[in-house]
Amino acid sequence: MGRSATVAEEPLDGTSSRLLTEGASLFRERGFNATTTREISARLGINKASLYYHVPSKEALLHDICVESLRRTKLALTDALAAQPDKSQWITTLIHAHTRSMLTDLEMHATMLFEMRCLTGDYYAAVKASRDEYEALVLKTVAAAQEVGALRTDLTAKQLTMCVLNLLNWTLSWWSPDGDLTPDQLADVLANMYLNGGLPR
Amino acid sequence: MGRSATVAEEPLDGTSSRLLTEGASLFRERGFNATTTREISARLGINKASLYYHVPSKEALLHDICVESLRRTKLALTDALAAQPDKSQWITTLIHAHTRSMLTDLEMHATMLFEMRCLTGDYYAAVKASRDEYEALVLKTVAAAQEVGALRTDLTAKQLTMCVLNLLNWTLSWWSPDGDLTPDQLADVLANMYLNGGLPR
DNA sequence: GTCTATAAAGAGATAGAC
DNA sequence: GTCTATCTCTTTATAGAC
Repeated sequence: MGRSATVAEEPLDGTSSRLLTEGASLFRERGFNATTTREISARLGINKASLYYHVPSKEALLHDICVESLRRTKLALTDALAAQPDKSQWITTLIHAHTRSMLTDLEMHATMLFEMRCLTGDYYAAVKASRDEYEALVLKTVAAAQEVGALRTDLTAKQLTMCVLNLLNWTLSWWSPDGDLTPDQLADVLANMYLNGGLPR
Repeated sequence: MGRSATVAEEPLDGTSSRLLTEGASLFRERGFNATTTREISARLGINKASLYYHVPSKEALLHDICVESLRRTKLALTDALAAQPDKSQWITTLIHAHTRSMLTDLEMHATMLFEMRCLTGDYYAAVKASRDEYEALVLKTVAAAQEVGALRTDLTAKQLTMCVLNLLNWTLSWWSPDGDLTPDQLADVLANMYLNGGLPR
């Protein structure tokens, strides 16, 4: 398996940057609507009013987290595919890249998946469009694997994409770094089951 | 495939009963914390204060919805398994029963899956325990299928359970009755992929 | 079983000093 | 870039009449 560089970015030490990671942590833990601006500012060790120097509203913060989550997810996938010229390996590459990225920046990605629906208007539209782009990228990858004979063709690319996203995304609802599966071990199981299925050989 | 009776219950016409379904509808649409008691009472066509004759708090309502969701889900699975003596068919039976139940009472089950974490204290503990019971039932079913040689044994029952729940549960985040897959068509695709995998024959 | 009226608390956000 | 102080709005829930 190509160990493409995990997209773990700059340390995020400035207050504005910490706002993204601490906000994501709270939004994941308590939910966007249940998280108060008081809690966020307490985490950062600043006054509640000081938040509004860095971000115009709580909703804008959620938007920024979702945008960053999707930027990293897309980058992780495109980098991994670019490093893997053998398209017959693309599904395995996809499953590992997606899983590793999701579990590396767990709070940010879980916030995107589970809280993006709290966004409204243009904030929602922008995130939805970015997420649709990512899912189109997955669909393209699946179709490419079908074309080189690495995936069955009696199901549509859309159905195969639906199955792989189902299999991958629910993981964020229960996975914990304290559990018994590392991201790569988990990705191995998921890729194995997705490709080979559960029937005995 | 055994068409076990879908667990669609009494019409729920009393105000107390409508509270469960209308509450679930709103909690799914807007999220528990973003839904106000005003919106709930408006849906029922009664005064905001009248809610508290039927239920002691908004949180108690969420609890009741989750409990009912899990009661129906368990019943759907145990009924379906009881009607299928051939254990080699139990995984297909499980996937169909789970999918059909989830998509029949979509709003109630989606509320349980995505909003139960908003519960606190004893309310949370009770729902968590019930959900753990259901997942233990799925694990037992998977293990039984392994024992009769209907599922591979180079992965653990726990891993196989994790995969099937991943595959099934995320569906509630995107499925709509207006889409192009009926519950049974979707279950066919999911069962096919779970058992056979994505590799070409 | 539903209503009017209201209490009591907590929310997001802003003004303006430093 | 952070603070104190505060505004304004909305929230869940209750009291008590009918």
